[in-house]
Amino acid sequence: MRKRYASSTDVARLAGVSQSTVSRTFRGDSRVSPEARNKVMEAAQKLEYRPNLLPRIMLTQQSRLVALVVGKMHNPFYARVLERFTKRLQEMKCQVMLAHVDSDDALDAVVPRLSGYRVDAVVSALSVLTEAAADQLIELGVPVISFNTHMRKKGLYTISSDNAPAGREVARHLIAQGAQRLAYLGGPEFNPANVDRRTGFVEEARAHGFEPVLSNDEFSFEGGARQAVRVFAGPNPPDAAFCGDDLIAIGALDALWHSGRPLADPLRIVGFDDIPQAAWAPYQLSSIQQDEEVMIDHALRILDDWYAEAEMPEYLNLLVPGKMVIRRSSVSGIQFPGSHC
Amino acid sequence: MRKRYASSTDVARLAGVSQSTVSRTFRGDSRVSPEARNKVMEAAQKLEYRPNLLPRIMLTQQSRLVALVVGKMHNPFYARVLERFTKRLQEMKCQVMLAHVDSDDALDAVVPRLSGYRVDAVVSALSVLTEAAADQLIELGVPVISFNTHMRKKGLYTISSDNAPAGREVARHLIAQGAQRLAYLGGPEFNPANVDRRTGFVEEARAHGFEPVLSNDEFSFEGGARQAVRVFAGPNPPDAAFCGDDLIAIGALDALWHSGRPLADPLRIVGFDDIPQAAWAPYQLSSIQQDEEVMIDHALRILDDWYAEAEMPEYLNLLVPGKMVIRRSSVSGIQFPGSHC
DNA sequence: TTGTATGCGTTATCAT
DNA sequence: ATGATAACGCATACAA
Repeated sequence: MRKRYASSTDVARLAGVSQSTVSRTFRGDSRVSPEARNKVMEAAQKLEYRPNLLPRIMLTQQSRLVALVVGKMHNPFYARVLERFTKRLQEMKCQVMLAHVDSDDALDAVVPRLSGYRVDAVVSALSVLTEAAADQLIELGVPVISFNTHMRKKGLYTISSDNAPAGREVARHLIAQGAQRLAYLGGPEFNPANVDRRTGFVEEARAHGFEPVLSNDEFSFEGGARQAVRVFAGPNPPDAAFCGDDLIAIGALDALWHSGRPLADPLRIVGFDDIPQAAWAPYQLSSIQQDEEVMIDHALRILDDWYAEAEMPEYLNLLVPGKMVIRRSSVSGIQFPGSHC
Repeated sequence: MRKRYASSTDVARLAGVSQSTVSRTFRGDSRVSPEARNKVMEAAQKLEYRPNLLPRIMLTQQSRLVALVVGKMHNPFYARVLERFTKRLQEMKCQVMLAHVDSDDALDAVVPRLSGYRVDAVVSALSVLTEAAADQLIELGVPVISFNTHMRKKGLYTISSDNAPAGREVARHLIAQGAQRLAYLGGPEFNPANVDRRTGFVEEARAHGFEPVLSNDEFSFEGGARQAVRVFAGPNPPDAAFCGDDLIAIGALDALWHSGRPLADPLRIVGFDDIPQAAWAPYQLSSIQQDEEVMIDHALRILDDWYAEAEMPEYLNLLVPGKMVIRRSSVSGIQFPGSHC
């Protein structure tokens, strides 16, 4: 039942030439006469010949396959990165092999497969690519590019938003807007991006004589909702919050809204990532825009160098500055929906 | 600079056995003595041996590679489908090859690559997989599974939400809530899913003596915003709208909010997809929940059958019922944000 | 310019 | 249980 593909040998036979000539024709080798080329193309057309890339991979040690390892695509920020990255990789004639990983051992399970298909490189959008898994890949000579990680090790190239300065800028901004009691609603406590954002924010706040309330949970809507309940429960709640990402901010706002926080006490809030939803009317959420295009550019340049067999640096830790986008949420503060009128 | 992988021959040499034994060991063939197995595993460990899957693909005519062709991952609905699908495919030992396509010729460009890597099947989440591209794949014997398409042709398996009844249900619901003037804000005019949703809605509305205002644009936030401006501009605007998807609904609401629509005239609105954002507090958007799990189940069953070399039907057009999720937006209607108080 | 021959790293079929 | 050996479909060095 399974239909076989035509091979270059089949084409050669039908065209009355040798298999090498077919091969040369399809790789655009100059050393092939127009007549031969025509015969080959005609035969190929008839047989619906599609060159098999797998032997080429074995012979050239190059698959033009790049693995993208992602955790949570439901976060619009990652969805966008994935989309753009895939597009760019296709433009440079690479194919994307997608690997979804939600637990650490799932990652370990994925490594043998990726290396089995001989991917040229692995790009990870996980906050932490398990040490063990990364080590395995690197040991095999597969370069690993990781977003928002910190590790310095040979063969590992990291690209991150410059989180700490962004955190500081948010602190200054909120204080300038007249905030009195600051809070940080974060992601997982030891997540590298979270640590940097929090640290920058807290240090700058302290430099201005403030001591923020700290909290952490998942990077998600639900994580934000849970934190809001905890942080804003007391008698003298914060009047300004920096959130580890936009989903946390939005989740927190929704929770506050459901709990019926009075309008009299406006809340200033800033998120991170600048997902499309941050600009939606009810939120108008100020945020730090991560410059994904630049981050992707960096990653592609590393890949390019690798393909060009250029001398690769041992490791690389690139920082890309974020850009603060100021919207209503941090200026006039959050306006809660009309049912509270 | 490029490091070579160890081959089974290398392992065999180091272990002092034949290459066949190494191969048998790694495929879990029973006919291999414990001693041999130990020697092999030890040598493999030392050499960091990773079996190369490519030769196997060539010999078995099976890659366990499934291509996922997607258009707009920034739509949270597709992001979620992509995430779950990828996960499920990995569970059945398949790898996902991701292809992003935004224009029709981009799709044609992708076909040769996918067949070059010898993917076993192609799953398309595009509204329309270009006829030509689908034909090529099918002609090559590659089964094509497509979401929300209508075509009937050999080798094409379609899985869709049962859009028309959903549209009818929405019409009945809005009318029951007391709607007087109905509107449909849709996606691209000839998009199959859009056509079905609209048709069901309009037919049921007419059966009740209503004649909905019709409009179409992209399936997106911006598309919704643009339509809202057009549809609600006149003197006697609709008081109830069914939207082709949730992003359109949310975009429309945001546009109305920005335009300062008075609260006195509540608007009832229903979306489609039930993306997470539909449940967010300011929207509380009623929607039709597509049962992605069931849709994915269907797709996986088709793949399973194909892998089992079972007798495949010539074609298949599966319909999965949607489920209406009623929230505030269609009952008490939309409450616009507080700044209008 | 073209064809021949060899190899890539497996699996599968034989013998032994 | 184990080892030769022949494919798989292509790229490439070499010969013509």
